Amino acid sequence: MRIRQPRSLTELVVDRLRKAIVEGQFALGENISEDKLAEAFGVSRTPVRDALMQLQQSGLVVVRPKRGSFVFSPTLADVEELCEYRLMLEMQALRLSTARDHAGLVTAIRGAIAAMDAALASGDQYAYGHADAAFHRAAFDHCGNRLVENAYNTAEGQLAAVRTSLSEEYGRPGDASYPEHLQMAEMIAARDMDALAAVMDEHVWRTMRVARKSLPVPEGARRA
Amino acid sequence: MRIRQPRSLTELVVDRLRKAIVEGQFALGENISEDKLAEAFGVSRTPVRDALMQLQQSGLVVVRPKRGSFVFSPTLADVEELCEYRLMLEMQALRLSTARDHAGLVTAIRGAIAAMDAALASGDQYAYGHADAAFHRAAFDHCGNRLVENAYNTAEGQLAAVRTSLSEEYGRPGDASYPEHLQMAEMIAARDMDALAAVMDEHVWRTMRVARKSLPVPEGARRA
DNA sequence: CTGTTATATGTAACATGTAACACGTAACAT
DNA sequence: ATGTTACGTGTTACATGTTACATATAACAG
Repeated sequence: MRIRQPRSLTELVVDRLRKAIVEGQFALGENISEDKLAEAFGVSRTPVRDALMQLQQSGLVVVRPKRGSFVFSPTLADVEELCEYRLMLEMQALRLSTARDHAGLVTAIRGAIAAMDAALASGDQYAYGHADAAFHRAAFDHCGNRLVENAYNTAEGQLAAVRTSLSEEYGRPGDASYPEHLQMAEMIAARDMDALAAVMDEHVWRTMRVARKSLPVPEGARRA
Repeated sequence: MRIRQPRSLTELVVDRLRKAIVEGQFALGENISEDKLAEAFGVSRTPVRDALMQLQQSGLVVVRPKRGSFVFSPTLADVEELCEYRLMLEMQALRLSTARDHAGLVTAIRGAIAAMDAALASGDQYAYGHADAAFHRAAFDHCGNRLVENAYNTAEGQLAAVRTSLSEEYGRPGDASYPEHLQMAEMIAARDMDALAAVMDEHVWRTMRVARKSLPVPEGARRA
């Protein structure tokens, strides 16, 4: 019988801050000083500072020495690199999980598709997003490489934040999304990696095409 | 005319600690407490603590709450994942840099080969290692994706530490290393990615075969 | 009006004190 | 002998005070 191990304040702050950024409760580039966050969360500056450092390493926060801490604010080029990176990670995860746990992968993928069906049927956009995330996480859950998995976790955080920020202007759920996921699911089941690569490429870069029209593009806010 | 911006204590401690770990001045799994490091470096515990957190995120240090901070101590399975990860990153970097800056890549590669020649001629093992690192870094320097580059930096740190730790038992420079680099250089120049993939695979997994014989394998020290 | 310097303010960097926890060991009961 | 408890030690987690830097603004000189 295991007793609940309370998580450290730092971890709690990290989780809460990440959630806040990903969900768009802070604007991209917004100033978030240690002091204010510490007061807002009712903790001292130390765990907040630790959390900001962690989030900086996962790319969600930029700390400019003596000047302040800010929510990250990627340029268009940054988002491009992010998509490229994510595509590499996901294709690798798909290759690995197909080779190592194809059955588990396919089961998880099918579950995600079913959740998408349900979400579409009930028109629940939030649930659809959740299912979408589960679809893509499936490969990483079964790839057997924690480094690849961790790398995706950080990339996903940034992408999700960008997506949230964009969808506040474009409230679109995306019409091509569902059929593409169906296609991908079939190709995964059939182990057809080449065809899958083509669809994944298209799928991942959709984010870019939306961003291209919406991001303050040229320089954005300055980085570290 | 730019004035030199002094680096923060935290950064200095990070650099020095990373160097110490990579160069094997600490044993894998060794206990390195904040207090002792702070005293040794002549700074307060704060920058040391910050540095340890950063190094934990890059995988070189494991902090076990209330129990202590330790140099990482990968199991055989961890090293396997690391090699797999590194192979993915380097192939991607090679693909990207070949597509985007083939000339720059080839120049850098040739420079590294030349440095290897010189090192072999003078029997300077340290210089050879340096040239080897430069060879592999070339692709990342020219790939145009900072995420891929950063990911390699962290992976390289861990690999270098493992290599150092192993070479203390096996003082081998590796006989197959040089001809393989020559092969890779030619294939890169010829943009023959398929052949390159095969040689890279062989090249990267050599580390594993050495590790397999030497690492305390089954469980190693426990991780976080 | 213009450019320079002084000053005030916000911020993270750093130092240090305190508390809580993990764990080994010895005292003790049985 | 054995299991349990109490306690000492080492360690990080967290709080808070202090310092140094970056920046905006105001005062000032020309």
